[in-house]
Amino acid sequence: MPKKTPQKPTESPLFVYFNEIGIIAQLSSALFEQSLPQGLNNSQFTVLNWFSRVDNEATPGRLAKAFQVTAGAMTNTLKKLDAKGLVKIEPDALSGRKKRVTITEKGKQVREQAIAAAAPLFQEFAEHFPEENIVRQLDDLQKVREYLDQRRYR
Amino acid sequence: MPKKTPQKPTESPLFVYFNEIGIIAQLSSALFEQSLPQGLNNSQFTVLNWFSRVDNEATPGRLAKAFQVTAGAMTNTLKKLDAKGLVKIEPDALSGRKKRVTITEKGKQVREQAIAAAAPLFQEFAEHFPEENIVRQLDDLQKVREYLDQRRYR
DNA sequence: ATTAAATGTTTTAATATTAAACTATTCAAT
DNA sequence: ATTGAATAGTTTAATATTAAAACATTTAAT
Repeated sequence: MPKKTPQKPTESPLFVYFNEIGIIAQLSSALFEQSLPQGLNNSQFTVLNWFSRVDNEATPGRLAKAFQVTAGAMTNTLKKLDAKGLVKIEPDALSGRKKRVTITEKGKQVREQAIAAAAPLFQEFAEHFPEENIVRQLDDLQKVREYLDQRRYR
Repeated sequence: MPKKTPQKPTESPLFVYFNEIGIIAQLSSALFEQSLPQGLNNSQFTVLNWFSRVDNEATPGRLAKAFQVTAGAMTNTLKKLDAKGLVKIEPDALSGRKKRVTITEKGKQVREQAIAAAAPLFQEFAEHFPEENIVRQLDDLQKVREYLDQRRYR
């Protein structure tokens, strides 16, 4: 009688799908983080990057919501950025509860550096995966992201 | 003169692509983790699940490699699973360095429970994203994952 | 047989994150 | 005007993870 091999029940495609996404997220963010300058980690970089994409000032709470982390986590991230002189944190003139966070000139420069440092990675990746392919995938992924994001507030 | 609005330079599609993937990974794993029984976290579940997909025994080191975490992290995860009676950790009969990890009957049951508990989530998701769509995306994602995984060992 | 290098695991110290407690301020209802 | 609830942010304690050190065992070279 043949030796019994471990069962490998066919996984649901959805299960595999989210699994693949999780692995890609892990590998790509590790890769990106390695290339960051100034001992920046991913969280810190995304905050710097936010200022160039979305708005030139923010409260800590707005940033916490934007990145879906706890307020405490954002306090910590902003402290680190502040210590490196990459953001400025001031009391809000209009409300004693709030604070006003802005990116410094140095912060802008470091963000540019970070993007420049990652360029070779993207370059290399782009050679294997043509832009039109990525853009097509992006379309599907955005739909999934939007759905999950909505669902979250039910 | 109109007020200057913040610059929003067009991001490279690749940058946006990996960003979307990161967000989906975060949202979906948070969702899945919430539904896990027995105070299991994602790392613990994936180890249990590994035993039903890949092999019925393993060394800690093999598991650490499989999930691309440090050996120390795996020591920690296995301790937690052991404390819950979901895996068994024994000395390896053939080598004094290695250990032999197996899933217990209870571990198998808890894995089944976990999958059952997540079924409604997948069900709901499947209503919005038909399987053929997911399978098509999966194909692309697997190529990307394989590329990144390979690249890692250069 | 001895010993240096490699391997497998655990431990330690540091960091990032979360949930919950806490403080301070503002808002809303009376 | 007072006060109870909501909001904004920080702090604290716990957990998961990493990098590095430590330890034990095995392998390889001589």
